[in-house]
Amino acid sequence: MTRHEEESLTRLMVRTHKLFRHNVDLQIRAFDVYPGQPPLLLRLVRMDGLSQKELAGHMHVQPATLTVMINRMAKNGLLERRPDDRDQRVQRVFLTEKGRTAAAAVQDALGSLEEYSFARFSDSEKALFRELLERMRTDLEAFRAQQEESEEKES
Amino acid sequence: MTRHEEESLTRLMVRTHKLFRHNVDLQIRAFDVYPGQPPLLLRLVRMDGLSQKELAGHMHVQPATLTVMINRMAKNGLLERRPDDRDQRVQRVFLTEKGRTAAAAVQDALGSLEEYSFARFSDSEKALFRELLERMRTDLEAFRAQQEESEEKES
DNA sequence: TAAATTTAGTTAGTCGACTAAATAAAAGGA
DNA sequence: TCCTTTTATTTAGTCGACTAACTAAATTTA
Repeated sequence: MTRHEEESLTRLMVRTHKLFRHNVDLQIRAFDVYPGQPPLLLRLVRMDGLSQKELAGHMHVQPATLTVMINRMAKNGLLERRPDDRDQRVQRVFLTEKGRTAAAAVQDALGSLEEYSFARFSDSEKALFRELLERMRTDLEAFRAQQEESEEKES
Repeated sequence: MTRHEEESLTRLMVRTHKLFRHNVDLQIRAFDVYPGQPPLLLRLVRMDGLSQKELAGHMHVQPATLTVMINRMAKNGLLERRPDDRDQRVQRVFLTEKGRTAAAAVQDALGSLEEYSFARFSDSEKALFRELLERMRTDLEAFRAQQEESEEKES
């Protein structure tokens, strides 16, 4: 009989993240918004009219991902593309009225979900949790950089 | 001038998770293994011959997701399906030799990545991090349950 | 100015995850 | 026994993310 083995920290993180995402979905689907879209929506609330490239940079996502996402959201009437008139290559993205309404609702819903998620965290625990995540992120970024560097050397 | 607003805890978590997944991918792609597959592979190392339903349960994934994933992994020669001979509905999944080799390599790679990720965590910080994640997970599960319950009431 | 290069965005194809609907086998009930 | 229900898996369709290859517009450079 093996003792019940402890879940690895990373697996626990993956599971928690997945659950979080599932709950996000439950909160927002009523507004024609899908789980990958809140970051874009909230970015546009803060500042409209960015190019797709700029948006991709802010969201840490590939431009190709945005092309598809924006197509869907435009079809759902949440936003619209307008060509830049100085540079014909760039498309600028604007919220519609429906998008603005949806964004507000989504922001609310995500706010309460976040509150709920960390309800049993004290302030100092929240700060510590943030600090630990940031430490991890820094190291993961270093790892990625190092990895991608050694890949380049091979080519 | 707005002060540079702090990233929300949940966004930070999402970003960190995404980076982690990207690094997993870098580690395992050399073995014909894709980022969603390690959980299945590692489960099968521990115990072969489970049905797809059992595997889905262990991995917290829908059976339909596994059908597709297993198709791909079978095509890549990592595992194979064998029908149960008492119940013709069930398919049991077994690692091939290649799968066993890949699983060992993946386990190693993920182990070092996890080590790297938490290199600057003390033991007590790791324990605390786990505890916080578990607290969050518990509450997110409660949230989901509550949400899905009130949805049922509506129908 | 004409040609070469860079840049923004799109398209096509892949993988992971989900839901909903279909199939096929097993189990239960009348 | 026959019919109904449950169960395991598959199929089809959607969304999110990625890479690679392509188009079109702008910029550099010769």
